[in-house]
Amino acid sequence: MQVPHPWNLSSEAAIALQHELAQHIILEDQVGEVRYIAGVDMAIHEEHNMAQAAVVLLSFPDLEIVERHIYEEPIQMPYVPGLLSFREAPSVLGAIRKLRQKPDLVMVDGQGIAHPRRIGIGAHLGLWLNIPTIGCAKSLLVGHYDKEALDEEAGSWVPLIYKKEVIGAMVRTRTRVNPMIISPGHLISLETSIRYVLACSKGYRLPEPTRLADKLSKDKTWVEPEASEQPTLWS
DNA sequence: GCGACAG
DNA sequence: ATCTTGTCGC
Repeated sequence: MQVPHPWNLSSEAAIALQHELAQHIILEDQVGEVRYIAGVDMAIHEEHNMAQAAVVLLSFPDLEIVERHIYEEPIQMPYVPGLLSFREAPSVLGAIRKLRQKPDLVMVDGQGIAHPRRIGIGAHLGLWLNIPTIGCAKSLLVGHYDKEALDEEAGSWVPLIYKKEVIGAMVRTRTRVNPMIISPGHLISLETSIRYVLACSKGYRLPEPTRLADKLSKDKTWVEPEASEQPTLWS
C-alpha cells in the first residue's frame, strides 16, 4: 500500500486516501507480549503557529515511565473534522521517532476506527507504524450509544454504534465521570482495546499513557534530555 | 437543505 | 485545540 505518503493534501485528496487506507486496517489481534505502551498527544501554540507533540513510553503492567520526548514543528494543516491525522500525525511521528525502545502498543488521543471512513488518527498511525494502536478520545466524532445502559462504575462500558455497526465503546475509566470513547486503531480488536485501556486507568478519566502525554505536550518548561549516542534499534 | 463535527 | 478561577464532591 502507499505508506509512506504525503500529509499536506487537499481535503478531497485526503478523503480519497482515507478510503484507500481504510481497506488495510486489521481488527484481528496481532498484539504479542506487551512490555511497553506509548501514549501520544499534541498541543498547539497558536501565537507561534507551532505544534508540540509528546510521547511517553510506559512499562506494562507497572506503568512506570521509561521515556518521554517532545517534538516541535510549525503547523501545516488546519483542523478539519474527519481529517485530524493530516494535521497532527506528522508531529506525533516526529516525537515517536525519538523513542529508543519500540512500543508494543500505542494509545492515541483521538478516534481509532470510530470515524466516518473508519480511519481516525489512531488507525492511521497504526497503519503507518505497523504497530497495534488504540484510539482514546474525550468526545464523540460519530456514532451513538445507549446512555442509560452505561453504569456509573469504573470498568463498565457499552458499544458505540454507527450505521448499524459496532465501531467502538464508551468506557467508564473512572466512577461517575464522563466515559472515554475507545475504538481499535490497527492490529487489535475492540475487546482487547478495552482491556488495555482499563488496565492503564489509574483513577483519572484518561488512561495513563495519554494522560501523561497530554500533560507533557502542554509543558512549556520541558527540556529534552541530552541526545544519547546509542542508535535506535527499530525505526 | 439543515445539523453535527476527534483535536 | 485554546481562552480561564473558583469550587463542588469523593
